[in-house]
Amino acid sequence: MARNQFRSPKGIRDVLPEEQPYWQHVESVIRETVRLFGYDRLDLPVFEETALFQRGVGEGTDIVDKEMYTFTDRSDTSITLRPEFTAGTMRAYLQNGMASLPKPVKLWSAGPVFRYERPQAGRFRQHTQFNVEAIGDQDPALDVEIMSVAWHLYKSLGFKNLSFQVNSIGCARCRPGYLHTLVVYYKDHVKEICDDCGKRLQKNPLRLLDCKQDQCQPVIRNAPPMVEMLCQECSVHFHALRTYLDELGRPYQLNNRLVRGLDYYTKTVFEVWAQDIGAQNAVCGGGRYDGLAEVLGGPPTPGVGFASGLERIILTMKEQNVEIPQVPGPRVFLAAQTESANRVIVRMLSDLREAGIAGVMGFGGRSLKARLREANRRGARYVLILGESELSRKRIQIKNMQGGEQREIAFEEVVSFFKEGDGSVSS
RNA sequence: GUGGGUAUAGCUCAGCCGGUUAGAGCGUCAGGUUGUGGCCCUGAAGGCCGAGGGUUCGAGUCCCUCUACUCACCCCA
Repeated sequence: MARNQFRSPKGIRDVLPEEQPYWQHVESVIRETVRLFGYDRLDLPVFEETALFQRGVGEGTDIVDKEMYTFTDRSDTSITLRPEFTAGTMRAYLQNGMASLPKPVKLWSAGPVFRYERPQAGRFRQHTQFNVEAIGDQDPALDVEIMSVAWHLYKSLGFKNLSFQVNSIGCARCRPGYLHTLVVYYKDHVKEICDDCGKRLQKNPLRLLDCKQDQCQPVIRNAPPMVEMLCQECSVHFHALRTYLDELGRPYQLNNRLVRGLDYYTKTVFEVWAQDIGAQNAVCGGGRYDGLAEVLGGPPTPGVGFASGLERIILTMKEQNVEIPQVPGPRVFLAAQTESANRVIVRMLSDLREAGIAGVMGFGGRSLKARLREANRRGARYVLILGESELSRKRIQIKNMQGGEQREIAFEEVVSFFKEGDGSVSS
């Protein structure tokens, strides 16, 4: 291994050609899903003003406190590579006057997001998210639609053993009261909880509920659940949500330990869990964020959405042996055996491509045997072979690589052979 | 930021208690008679054994340091 060779930065990966069939398949299923549900594409910049995320995602969240890629540009503006899509989506909604569009405004985006974390299985510093947001309506049926987008995507991909986790974390009206109750409860159990939970109790009490330490489990189990302390509005909303889910026959688990890490969530929060992405299990997470627009300086505007990590989706597909369509090889491979034959081949290949037929040729003057080996490796359906004797007759051998049949056709027939569909090669 | 594991060919990995020219499979390239792939056979190319230091007559192998990768925690997609 060369010593001073460059490597990609830590936690940043290449998506190699052999991985591309997975990506293409996921992307095509995503496109079909958003089409069915009537979402419009929104492309957002890869970086934004730092303050957008500080305010939108929230000071005190791990993302803002320790995971952002932040730098100043040449005019000393603080810039941050996007760590998620929701804040940017809301910014674009407000900036572009989308409030004047019929509500809800339904948008989707996809692309890389960046978080400075220690990489591990299913976690990278650059990963790709598929993001869906519906802005401008509080109807719980819209929460359910958002969840259905995720549901449909994973079903279409053929996932098994999916589990929907649902909770409501209330709103600015009822959450403070709940947090108080939770803190009071925990005060009686400080000696039983882990060190991290000691800190959470001070800093971010909601997080107490998703601690994984064994010693904390009994305390969590007996903790007062948020859903029982929701205000009237949140309670009605959550009840309606569950009614819709039941109506649709969607299996879900009421998980009152599901709290999620971003400040902007209100009412509905949900995740979809798949199994075996290393220690990670969430392929998707989202919820409602009715307070976000105001935090960003806009008028009160409710919204609901989710993000799903494509790398985790693909890991799950591999884990579950999901079938994916294979990317076809070239339709034809051209093999010339002499310099003069090569000139004819180059011209013929150009004509084929003009006619929309995918073709490749062999380079570098190797033996015919090597050419056929290469054609086989590349998955070519047909090989055109041109040697001296064919050249003198202005004809060319055409070989079907599946059955091996071969015959000779005239130069002028080549393009039409492929244009008019397969035509049998066996004579 | 905190722990554990690993580092030998392009890839996946052998290499026993330290001992001579460092191995396999896959992949690549070439050949197995006249211009024909897949299977099979043969051969070749390809390694300062992650870096630096130490112990020793002798280190891929033992010790120390560093680095990278990896898994896990925190947290998240």
